Amino acid sequence: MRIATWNVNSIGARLPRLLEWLEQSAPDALCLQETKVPDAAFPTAEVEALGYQVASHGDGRWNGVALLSRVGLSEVTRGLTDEPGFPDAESRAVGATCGPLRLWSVYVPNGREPGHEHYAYKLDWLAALRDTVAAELAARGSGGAFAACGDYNVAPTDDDVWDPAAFVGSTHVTEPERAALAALRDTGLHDVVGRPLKYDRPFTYWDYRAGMFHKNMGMRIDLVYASSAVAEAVTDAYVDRDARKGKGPSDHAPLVVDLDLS
DNA sequence: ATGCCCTATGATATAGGA
Repeated sequence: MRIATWNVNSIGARLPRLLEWLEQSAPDALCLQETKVPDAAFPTAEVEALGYQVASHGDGRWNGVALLSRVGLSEVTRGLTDEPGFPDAESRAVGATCGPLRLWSVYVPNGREPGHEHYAYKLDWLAALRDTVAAELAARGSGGAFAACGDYNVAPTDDDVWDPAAFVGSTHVTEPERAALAALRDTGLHDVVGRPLKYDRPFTYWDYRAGMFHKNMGMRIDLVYASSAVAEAVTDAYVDRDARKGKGPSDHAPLVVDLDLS
């Protein structure tokens, strides 16, 4: 089974690239973030034409997540348990059962800057994610196949940014954000790190500006957090940096994970 | 070459991204 996660930075702007990528990479299930489209306007027909079912959770011009699956899609859950808002709840998490796997697509708030209200919101949101994941894992038992994939907007270690000195005082690298990720892992999840395909580190995001991609000045912020059963079933994982090239790319690349789930 | 910011919106500026 092949799963993937990709922040597409607008499914409307990215639809040609998304459809091309689905045909080439053929994931069984795909987690999308920043779809930036209300559910009613999601390009469901185009995706269904390629054999995928869709669970979208979007409400306007910002945020928006979705799950695509060609191995079944049921028990859809939109939003976290007791999800905090800014000030109202946003469209940042959707879960569903896709074949043998319970899968969530998550888009963690940016935080804007340490000390900002949005930063506190980010930490609150990560705590709600931890609680929701803990309940999902408890409901399925210790051997359950579960993964929470998405744009976490946190680089887990200094090795996950191109230059730690460039991030001093910024979000994405602070101790509280990293502690929130660690607390999430402590529920029983493992960080499935992809092969970078080129260079030494598997960055998943490069700013559009100043040729950052071409200089490999990136960050690893798109993560697959997998239960033990899923982590042990990984046969390959890679960052598809080819999807960051060419005309009209997202600023994020997909992270692809192959699993041998019995 | 991968090639030097992008997206959506009551839009001719603005907010948000990370």
